[in-house]
Amino acid sequence: MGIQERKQREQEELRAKILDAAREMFASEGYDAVTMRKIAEKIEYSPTAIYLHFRDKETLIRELCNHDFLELAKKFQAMGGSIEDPLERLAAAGQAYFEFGVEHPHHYRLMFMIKSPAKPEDFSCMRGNPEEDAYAFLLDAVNDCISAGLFRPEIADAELVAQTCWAAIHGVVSLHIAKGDDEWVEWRPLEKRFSVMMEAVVRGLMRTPDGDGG
Amino acid sequence: MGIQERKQREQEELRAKILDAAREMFASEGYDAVTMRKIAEKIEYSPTAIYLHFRDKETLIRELCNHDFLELAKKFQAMGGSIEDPLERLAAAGQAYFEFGVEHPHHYRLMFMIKSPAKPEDFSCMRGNPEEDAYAFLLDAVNDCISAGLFRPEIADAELVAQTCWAAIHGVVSLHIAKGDDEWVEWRPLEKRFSVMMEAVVRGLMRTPDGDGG
DNA sequence: TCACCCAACTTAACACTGTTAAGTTAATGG
DNA sequence: CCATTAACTTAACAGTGTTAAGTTGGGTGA
Repeated sequence: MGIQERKQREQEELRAKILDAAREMFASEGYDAVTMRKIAEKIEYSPTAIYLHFRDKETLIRELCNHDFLELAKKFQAMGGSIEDPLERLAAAGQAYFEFGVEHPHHYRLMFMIKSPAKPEDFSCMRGNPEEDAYAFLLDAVNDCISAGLFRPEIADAELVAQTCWAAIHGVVSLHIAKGDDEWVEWRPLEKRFSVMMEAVVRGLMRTPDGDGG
Repeated sequence: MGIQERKQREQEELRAKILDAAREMFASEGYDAVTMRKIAEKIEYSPTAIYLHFRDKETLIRELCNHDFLELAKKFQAMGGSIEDPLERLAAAGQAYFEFGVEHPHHYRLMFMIKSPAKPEDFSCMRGNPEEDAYAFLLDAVNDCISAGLFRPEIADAELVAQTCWAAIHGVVSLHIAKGDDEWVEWRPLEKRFSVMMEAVVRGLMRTPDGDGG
């Protein structure tokens, strides 16, 4: 049955070729700049050939980005996975998230700035597992902060806190992506906006102001 | 010259009709759902008639939203314009911004979640005037907070603080709009997410934790 | 070996989109 | 009353994502 295998291998190669072509265009120019016909031209197939491997454009691009959800989780793990101190781990997650967004604005846009019909079951990675789910990583860190008594007593709902931390950094990143070169505002350096946000939110949640001078 | 006047009046009426038709569709279904042909059908003109009043679709929809930038500034003024206490005024601005975003998600999306080529000179309202420029309103409140010595001494750059406050609330609003019904996350109530964010950021900026128990 | 078959792929088209060049029409000023 | 012209329409272009129908070439059973 070597023929079957070869055929399947060829299929997967073409599939990968499509994804590669799409990824390159998408990463540098965004969703609208990727057209089925341009992908087809690039891989030297007809546009319809793509539909033999992907249901539609949405699905194709979404697969690129689902892959990146896992990448994000890996980045969290790499930058903060081995940090014991929960607050430092939380900060590392924030830094990882920030860097990811700044480095991959188009992916970030599709992942976090656009309403998508994707359901959890569309994703391959394990939900709730901090090594594959960035949100779970964040939730873990927050939970550990609460358990360690670092936050004020009224700050006890880990989901709520995680969603707030996420929103804070997302605010900086998404505002940068959407309005970063808007001349209406005299933007301060992006890194400063990030660090001030990070500091303010953490300080706002903490039981005692840390006097060690950050 | 009564005829000239009548003609101009008729032009403006049609222009208004176009905007009204577009507004209704846009507010309820968003940018893509508004097509030139649908507008045309609604107002019982040909699609090309629209181009006699607007350069292109982008310009048309943009005009709707520019109008809303002024509305936002008015809302800031209405909800916080007469508040003396700068911190309360800042909180009122946050509340106004939050409500605006939740009530007009499509407008919000175009105003703050999409990269637009619009330049400051495209806008009719006065930049820097708190009564017409919501960002100026925010900046004013932050400046007054700093002058009143409410913030920690290292928190002295009003622009930086304003951009951080903006990003914080924008994070809550935009995450709600983009991922509000994403089942991956067990979302806490939107109002709670907003109030926790507001409290955390303000507390994080302030010199002394307010002990009056919010 | 050879006809058949079927899977992979292409061609051509559909139904949309925003936009524009060219043509029509009706009201106005002379 | 006629020529002009501004306002508007028709028809088309160049795109888009998507699909029904047709081609073709390699694998397979006889």
